[in-house]
Amino acid sequence: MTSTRERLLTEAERLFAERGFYGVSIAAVSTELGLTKQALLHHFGSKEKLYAEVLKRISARLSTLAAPTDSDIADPQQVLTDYLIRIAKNAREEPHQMSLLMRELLDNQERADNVQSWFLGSFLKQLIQMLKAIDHWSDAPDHVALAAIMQFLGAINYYAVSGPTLKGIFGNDVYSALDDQFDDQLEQLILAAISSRAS
Amino acid sequence: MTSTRERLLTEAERLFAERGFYGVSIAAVSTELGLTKQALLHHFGSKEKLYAEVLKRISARLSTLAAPTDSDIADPQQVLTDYLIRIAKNAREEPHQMSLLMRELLDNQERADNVQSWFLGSFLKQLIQMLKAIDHWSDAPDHVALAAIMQFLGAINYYAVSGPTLKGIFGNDVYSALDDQFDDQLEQLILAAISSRAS
DNA sequence: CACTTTACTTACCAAATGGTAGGCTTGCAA
DNA sequence: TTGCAAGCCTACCATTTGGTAAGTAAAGTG
Repeated sequence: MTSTRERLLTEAERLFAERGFYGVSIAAVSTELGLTKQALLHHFGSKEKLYAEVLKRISARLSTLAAPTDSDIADPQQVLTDYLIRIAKNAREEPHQMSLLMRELLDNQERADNVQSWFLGSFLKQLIQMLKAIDHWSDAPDHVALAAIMQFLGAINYYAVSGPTLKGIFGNDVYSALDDQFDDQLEQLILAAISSRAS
Repeated sequence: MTSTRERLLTEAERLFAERGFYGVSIAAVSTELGLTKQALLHHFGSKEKLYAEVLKRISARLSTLAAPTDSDIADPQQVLTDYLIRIAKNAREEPHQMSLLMRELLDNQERADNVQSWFLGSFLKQLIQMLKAIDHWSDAPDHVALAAIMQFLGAINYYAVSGPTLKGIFGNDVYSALDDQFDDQLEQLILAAISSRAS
């Protein structure tokens, strides 16, 4: 028995991920739950604010995925790898979140005035810190670390997000096989990239 | 002195890349050139058809980037790497194209009925063939090759596309430094991933 | 010269958009 | 019991949307 507000957020997240901000009307979101758009406006005030709330929720969920921060003992490389793998897994299970994240990066170029960028910012900065916690990365300048992070996220998201499209192009068999072995391949990629930096 | 049609396509490409299909009205495209939307409708018939034309043009341009096919002599690994680097470079110079390609992968999940998927399909299949031309990849099943390709494209596009957003978050200095060394890092990533497959 | 085609225009239109205003009902606090 | 806030609805509105219809000026084309 989740609250109406929460159900609206969930539905909005799905639709925004599928069609983008401009492709979804507030009426579409609310009627999906058997409500009128005024119910939605009552809860969120405006479409923009609804969108902001959706992003905020995703941000919170992504933070949850971060490791239990036993970082004193743990191998930093493993911490980062685990986190990335967990993000990848989550991306597979909840593709909407990653779709929206992708769209955010695409759209933000012009709707940059809003609060939304900070949330991506803290997410990226967290990953950079994780990477620089690894021995031979500690002296890497921010931009080098960022480039590496971008490559990881790119691989993860690009795959997770385009899954359904690929299914259409290559057929179900190839796709499900692809799905099975992607984690392994991703881990290899991460390890290769991490260790590729000679100090 | 390019034709009106061509100028409309260019403008539409830019706007679609920036705001997505639903975020752009045909009026917005045409008035940007001092025309009415009926001028646009005269040339393309409908918004959907305009969008299809834009995609077609991008597809053609991407094919142009493929190597001069001296593949008899050339090292297949180098052929693929060069192509990917060239795509990455192009993505930097003409970010609109890659932005749109990304959006295509995002949107296609639901607007999959249209012709658009084939164009992505042939593009991806071409890359797979290139990869499988490499010795120890020749026996790789399609889905394994596809996963590798997705990782490359993911890294390339994710970076190219989110450039402006990153500039906003991390500042101009970090971003331009990032830009300078991304090619190198990308090449390293490609080499690492290609050679990571033990036959 | 008459003609058709091309490249546009103005004038419309029905539908959908985000949002305001104001009402109704339910539950809860004073 | 009164009051009042939460959660929703109907009614309405200005604007924008993609698209049709019909016309016009210019440029080929027979």
